[in-house]
Amino acid sequence: MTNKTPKTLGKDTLSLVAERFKVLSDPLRLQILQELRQGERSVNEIVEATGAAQANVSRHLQILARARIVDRRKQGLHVFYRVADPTVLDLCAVVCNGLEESLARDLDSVRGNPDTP
Amino acid sequence: MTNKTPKTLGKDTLSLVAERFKVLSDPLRLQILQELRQGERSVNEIVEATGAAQANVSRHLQILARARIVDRRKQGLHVFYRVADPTVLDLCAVVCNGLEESLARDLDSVRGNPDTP
DNA sequence: TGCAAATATAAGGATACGGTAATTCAGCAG
DNA sequence: CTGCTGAATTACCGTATCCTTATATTTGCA
Repeated sequence: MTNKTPKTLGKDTLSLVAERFKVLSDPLRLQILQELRQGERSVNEIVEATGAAQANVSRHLQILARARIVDRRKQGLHVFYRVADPTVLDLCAVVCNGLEESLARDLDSVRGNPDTP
Repeated sequence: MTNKTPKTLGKDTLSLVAERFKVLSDPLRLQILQELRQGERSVNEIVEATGAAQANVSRHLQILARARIVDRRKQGLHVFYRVADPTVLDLCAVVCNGLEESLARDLDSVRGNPDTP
């Protein structure tokens, strides 16, 4: 039932898409997501894993939560976060692969490989 | 040969990924890409299609070009741009579908559908 | 040569963003 | 109730981003 045909989007929709990309456009947020990809984590665990300041981690977690990309679960003193929207991991993977290919091309061209202009 | 196993990325790599997302995090740039999705376009055509100022369009095109997302071809007075990295279109499509589903869920929950909390 | 059109660049101001430090809030132990 | 720990919030600063206006550059043509 999902529409596969590429249609033209209105400016408001494009703004929503842009906003989603913007949430993913921060290295620390990506690092947090990468950590959460391995499973649920408390704020403290994320702080230790990333090496970032607690306030900073908390703020970025709020941003991710408001975007519905992560979910929170409170248990006693700790708050646990987990990935709520797995599609963002796919997005990162796609970008990563593209990056890898691009760098490989650059490397080839540096080496003087004529097949990759 | 491409590694399908999700590995842990370094901070520098995450910065590159974040940078790529940042390029896609602007509505006007997405609008431009959407226009270019239909084929090669001159700057003027893009200006008319988007309704944005010429200087603004030009600046955003530079940003997209520097990110290797679009390519330019000069012909006489005109400069034609085209999508150089089709994967960004996939990214947009993924976000779009996710957005659509999310909104559909919200709509259901507003309607009181108990299956979609 | 000189003008006009298409594109790019520069400078300016408003806004948003990210990081840090300090404060506050919530839950648990004594 | 008091004190302690984990987490969230606030205030502040420096920087980056975006848009607009104005100017520069390039190219085609009279």
